[in-house]
Amino acid sequence: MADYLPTEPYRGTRDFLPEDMSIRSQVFERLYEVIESYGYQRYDGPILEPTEIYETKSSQEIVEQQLYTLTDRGGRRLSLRPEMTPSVARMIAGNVSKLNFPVRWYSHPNCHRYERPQRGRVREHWQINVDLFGSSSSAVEVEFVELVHDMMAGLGASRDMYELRVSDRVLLNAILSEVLEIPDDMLHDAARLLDRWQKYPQETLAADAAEIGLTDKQFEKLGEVVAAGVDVLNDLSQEVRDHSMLMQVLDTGARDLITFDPLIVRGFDYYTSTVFEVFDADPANRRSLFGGGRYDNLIGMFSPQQVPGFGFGMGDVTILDFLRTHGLLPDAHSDVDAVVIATEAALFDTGRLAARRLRAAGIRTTMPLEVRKLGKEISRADRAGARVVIIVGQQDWAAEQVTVRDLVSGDQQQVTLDQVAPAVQAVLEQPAR
RNA sequence: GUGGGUGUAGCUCAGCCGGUAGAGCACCUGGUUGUGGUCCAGGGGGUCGCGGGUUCGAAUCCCGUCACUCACCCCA
Repeated sequence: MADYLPTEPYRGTRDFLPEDMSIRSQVFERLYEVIESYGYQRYDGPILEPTEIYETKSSQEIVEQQLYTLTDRGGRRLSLRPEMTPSVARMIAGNVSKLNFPVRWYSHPNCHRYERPQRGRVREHWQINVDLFGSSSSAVEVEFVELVHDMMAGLGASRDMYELRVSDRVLLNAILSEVLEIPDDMLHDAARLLDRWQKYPQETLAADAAEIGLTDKQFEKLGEVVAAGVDVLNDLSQEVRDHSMLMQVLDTGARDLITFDPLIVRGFDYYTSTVFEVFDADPANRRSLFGGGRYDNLIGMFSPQQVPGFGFGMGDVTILDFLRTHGLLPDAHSDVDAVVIATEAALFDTGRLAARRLRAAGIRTTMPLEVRKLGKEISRADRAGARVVIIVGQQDWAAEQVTVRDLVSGDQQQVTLDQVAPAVQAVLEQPAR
């Protein structure tokens, strides 16, 4: 008894069989369309990167526990990219003198993180990454807010299905240090506490706060800040307001497109101002769908230049969950339009001629590889998703004709080889299905 | 890393007070010679996740292990 190898894909990774691939492609092609309508250009890069580019700016958790790392034959430490932002920063930094800023780029890489799979999270996911480099204007924020809404609309989502929540590291730090008078060395931990605010009961949060070193009074005030929402911003100094990109956005017409939420923190250390996350309104998907923000000095690890950036990543796992939850998943497309069936081996060559005519006309066409009963082949063609079968048989061919059958209506007609492509095209253009 | 649930045919599952495996769907063939989506008949296909234990005998009980899954931790 042989021991067979498992056919399941490696844990946390997925096979995309044609049906799954069709759905995934359709979803992402809609997104490409919207992104490109904003003038973004697509790029790509290597899946392997030097480990160092993740060690300085990504979150500690990712580097220590979630990175797939390897050492090459030359002793270089490499990692499968866990996200695209450091890679694109590297590319921008390396080409800074050639580029015409602002640069609008997007890509669709697969990213890997070693962690336990669960709803909304796997070990390999496909992520649309959209970035803009070279502008410190809050117009960038406005552009991204609009882009996000247009992308969601492109997927068929209405505004009540999701929420775009934003915050700002500048505001957050100001609130924590100016309003709550939390010392600088405790800011990071305090921000993390906010990040967890909604998931835990007050007692747990209070205990954590005490552990961090917050006083009871500070903890109490933290609660008030959360409850206050936008109003908390009134207490901030003018200097802070001037530094905050988000404050400027809140002064524009884009104000109505976002919800200020001080609980939006995000894990990456490289964010410097605006941060945002999009949430599903349906409680089935508790995790944020996607998010991003402003990073004003990510290029800094590669070059002395200062190039501000803004970007976000949108993963396929959460977005497909979202679409499934809201009944917005597209149907899988058929990959074939027509099947040419020769009823006997002697007619294969004739069938091939017909198939070539059809393909030349842009009609996706297959032919059975063995002779079977005609009924079986029609049935297979139907299941394969073909709209039309072309029957090449002795009776018709004696008069130099073949039969074109519409599998939806059942109508059929005899045509010559010259007429095959237009006849099939005419059927394909008819609505049905 | 921690905890819960689940692992039987390609898929969805039944069988689980122990006696050596079933249904529906799917698939293949046929119902004569060139017409599918309905019907009828027949057929192929299973290491019952894996390993060990108890037993005359285990899919069924016990232990271990792995995988999947949900949640936690954390995070996109």
